[in-house]
Amino acid sequence: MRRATIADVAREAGVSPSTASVVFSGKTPVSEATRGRVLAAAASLGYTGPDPRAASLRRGRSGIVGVVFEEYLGAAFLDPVKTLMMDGLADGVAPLGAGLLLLRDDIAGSGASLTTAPLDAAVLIGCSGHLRASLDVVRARGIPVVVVEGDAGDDVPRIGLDNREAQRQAASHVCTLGHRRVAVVALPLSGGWERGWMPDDARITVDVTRERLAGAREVFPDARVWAAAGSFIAEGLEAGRALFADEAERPTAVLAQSDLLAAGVIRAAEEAGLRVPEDVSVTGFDGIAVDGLAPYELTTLHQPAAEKGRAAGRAVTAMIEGGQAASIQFTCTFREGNTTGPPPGEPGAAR
Amino acid sequence: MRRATIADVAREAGVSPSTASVVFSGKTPVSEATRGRVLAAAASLGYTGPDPRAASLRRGRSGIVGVVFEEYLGAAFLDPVKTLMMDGLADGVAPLGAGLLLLRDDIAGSGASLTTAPLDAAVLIGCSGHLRASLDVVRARGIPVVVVEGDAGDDVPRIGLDNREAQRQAASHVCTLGHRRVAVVALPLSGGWERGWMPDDARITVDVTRERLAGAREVFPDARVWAAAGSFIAEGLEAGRALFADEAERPTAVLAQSDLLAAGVIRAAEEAGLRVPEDVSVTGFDGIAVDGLAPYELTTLHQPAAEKGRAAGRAVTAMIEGGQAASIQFTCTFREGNTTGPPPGEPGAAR
DNA sequence: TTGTACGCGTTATCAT
DNA sequence: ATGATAACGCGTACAA
Repeated sequence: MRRATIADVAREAGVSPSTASVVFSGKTPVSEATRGRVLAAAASLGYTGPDPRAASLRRGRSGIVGVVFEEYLGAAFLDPVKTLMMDGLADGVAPLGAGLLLLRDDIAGSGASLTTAPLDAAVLIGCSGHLRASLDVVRARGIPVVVVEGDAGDDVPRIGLDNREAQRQAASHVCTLGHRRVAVVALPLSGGWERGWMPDDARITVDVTRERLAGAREVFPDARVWAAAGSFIAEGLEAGRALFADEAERPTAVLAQSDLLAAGVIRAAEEAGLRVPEDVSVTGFDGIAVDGLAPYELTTLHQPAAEKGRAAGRAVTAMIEGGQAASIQFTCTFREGNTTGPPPGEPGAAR
Repeated sequence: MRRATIADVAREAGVSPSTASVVFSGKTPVSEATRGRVLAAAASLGYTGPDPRAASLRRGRSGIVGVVFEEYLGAAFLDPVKTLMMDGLADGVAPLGAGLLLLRDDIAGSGASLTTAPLDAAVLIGCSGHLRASLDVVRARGIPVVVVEGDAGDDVPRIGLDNREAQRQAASHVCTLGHRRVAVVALPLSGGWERGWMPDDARITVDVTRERLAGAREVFPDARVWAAAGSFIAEGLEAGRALFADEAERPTAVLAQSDLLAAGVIRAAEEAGLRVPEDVSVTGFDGIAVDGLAPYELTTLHQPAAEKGRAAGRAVTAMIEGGQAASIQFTCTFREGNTTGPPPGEPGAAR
């Protein structure tokens, strides 16, 4: 037995389909009498309102904004920065009344993906590797799109961060303290899960990683770089073990590209019997609160993650409503904690 | 100028619409030659594949699973338990290839809501207050639904947790230590944002809150209860201040219904000059890692949050594919930390 | 392998 | 305030 449609309801109520439609949409005034008849008919037929699929076909809007992550979806929830950004994004699209559809930038996605999901707009988180391809897909479909933390060309509004300049500040801070042997623990270089010493800057396809590294390189052109496979404490730990393994090459300062990585590096230092910051200084990036790191307070760069999300939400809202959205650049704030200090052997280094 | 449709492509390629459709869906073999012609035509017209809205109307599937939260959406991302659950849920629906649509159980939602979103299935987080109404909506629409942490009647598959028994365990632990004056800091009683001393258990509409309280009551029938307005450290702090304000009534142990609340209570204790656990014992619930709580390790109940999500995902997957899904009950694990001990004045209490 | 014909459930538009 | 009509863009059974 078929589900009742609005046509059935209309027939039952003795009105035209359009009238019945109007009763549900409320777009046009309807007399109390007919309204009552239609509602009664609906109730008696078990009709619960317009089918969203049909309505969205007709209207050309689905009320859904896609949020596209480069990585495994679960990972997005484990990263506090992404979490905060989503928080802001939910805020930002609220005026639209739209829902957020979590999508993965999956090349062979069998189900709801960028190509098959009914989106009114899309927000790409990052813009590298696959995401570049996703972007093409979305733009070909003519869907308004905003990119957070990535460069997608001039005609795509971009919510950015001064990654390079911010990381340069941290490096500069460390340099001023007197450090010369400095290592970088980088975020993933590409969409993959490779991990290890980075032989060559050129292989970086992830914008954030590249930008932050460039900032570090402005101060320490020859810093060794260990690439992590993700922004996790465990990855930082592994990186730290590698950094501290060889006593001769041991850095006196480590610039980690995320707070979670930094937390792991600190743990590795403890493991290796090194004190922070007396024996080794560590800086982070993001300015999130890292669990269980007390009594350390990371020297880090605080980024307005939630604000970024809100801005992205506002941008897509504007575009959906036919307007233009401008790119916005956010700025990090340097925050000195207690994880950086003069290098060992130079207690009186400049402050 | 209109966007090209599959009919335009077919005309351009000199084939019938159905043939063109088949080229994109791949449901039926097509000769290489026509296939090539169709693709070429599509390219020349800027056609990028079937419109998802139309396709989903026709197919009756959207590839979207709704996840309905009771609260402000942003809050969902700030709660580690929800976050972990989403993580598992993303996993659980992966075989379906479906996207997760974040929805808020909003009574007057203007946009994408339970009533207007094109869902193949829904997962309700909790089942109380509004959610009860949401459930009716969803079921009336005939959408498969699974409830996490809530009772929705026997015919709705439920992913549950032994909240009552688990909380009883914690209470029992505290009782065994010798505590008699015990207070409970509860999660919200209802969807609202009320906060304060709870006069009457009957007003609780949130299942989790009620169940956990019932478990505590099995051991301490007369415990005073402070209801928090949410699961946040700040709320726990406020609760703790209230609990410790009156010296005469001051509890020697506090059973908090979440780890975040417990963390706040501990802070309040420190504020009040009380030592944990020497002057006051505190237990949590959830078993998440709470930021900045070191050197404390909460005595708490660890719940398999991610597993719950995964199970929910598997359940909706089964239902969408026409099968049945059974309810599953998960179990918490008691974990003793260093935030509980004998009450003051009874150093030799039983262990 | 290809084409025909129809239905999916609404809603916008315009006339009454 | 109500109704008739025409899309909206596609999938699929069935016939050729």
